[in-house]
Amino acid sequence: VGTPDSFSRRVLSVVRRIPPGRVATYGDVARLAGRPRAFRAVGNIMRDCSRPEVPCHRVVAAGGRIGGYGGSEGLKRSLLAAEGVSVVARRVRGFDLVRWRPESK
DNA sequence: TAATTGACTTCGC
DNA sequence: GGCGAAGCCAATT
Repeated sequence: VGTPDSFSRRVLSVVRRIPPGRVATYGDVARLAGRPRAFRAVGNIMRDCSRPEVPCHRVVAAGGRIGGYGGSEGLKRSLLAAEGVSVVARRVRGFDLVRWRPESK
């Protein structure tokens, strides 16, 4: 992370806390990071995602849509599928069930 | 410092 | 279901 800003670090921190088999939306991550309306900036930070310890692939768009992944959505789908998250037609199946919640740990 | 850029979201057609 | 426009935020140029 070339720019150790508070926000970016918080975002990465949140994403890192997402357990396997669960996913979070950009909005959720932004909210947990303290900026509920910064989902766009979150995406910006994720794009940089040069950290193996940060499961950026577990961050999906609202409504259970896959979103993007450095141009390879297919890879993201594979990674999610490998963790037990079924993706159909660019959408997460049982999105409400796999969506990560801080309290659900 | 100002302008531009997105892995976004939501609403309308 | 797909396409477009407006709104919001941080990072980058």
